[in-house]
Amino acid sequence: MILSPLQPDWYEQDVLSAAPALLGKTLVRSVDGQSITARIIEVEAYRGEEDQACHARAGCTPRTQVMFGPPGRAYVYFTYGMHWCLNAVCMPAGYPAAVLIRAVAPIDGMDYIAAHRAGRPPAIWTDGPAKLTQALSINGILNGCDLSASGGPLWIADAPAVSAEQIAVSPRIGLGATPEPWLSLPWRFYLPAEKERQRRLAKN
DNA sequence: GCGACGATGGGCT
DNA sequence: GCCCATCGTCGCA
Repeated sequence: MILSPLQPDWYEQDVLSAAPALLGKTLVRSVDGQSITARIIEVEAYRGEEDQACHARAGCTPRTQVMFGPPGRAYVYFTYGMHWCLNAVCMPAGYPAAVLIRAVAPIDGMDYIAAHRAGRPPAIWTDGPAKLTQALSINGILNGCDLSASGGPLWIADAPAVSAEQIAVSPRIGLGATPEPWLSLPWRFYLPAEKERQRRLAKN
């Protein structure tokens, strides 16, 4: 299968259309001479300084400046004292917006993933935003990385579009005391069939 | 099966 | 000094 990267102009679109469009695309991690691939199955949209759930609500700071930069870059942040999360920056430079990658389904590189999620069952290898970064060794070093560079350490490959009826929406997860209306905006997009598959896998 | 909570440290007021 | 875009473990049903 030929993998071709989504180009920077693809990421210029509104984050609310880019987020569901990233479902089904392939995340590619090149590390230690190997290539690990996984299908994106759950995402969330974060958009603008007015979005009280978005890190950019505090304005452009050293931490958030990548989100204000050109589209198609990785915004990788550290949280809860121990976890890294991966986002794809969207919309034109100057406007802060990003898609949080919340879950993926491993395609290739099982050995690498297994080694980095040692002792845990396959069903929970990559079913959370900080679990997938553990599995693929994604950390702050990759902040700002060009996701359109197929020769780079981390990029996203195009894949056939997922049909609308396979996509479900819900409010975003883990927003704590975020005020309305942002707390309840249906800006989480996922593939219920893939989530169900992971759930079934966990039972065996 | 599910709810509560501790770990752990950077970012921002 | 408080707040986290989380995870894993524990206790209890």
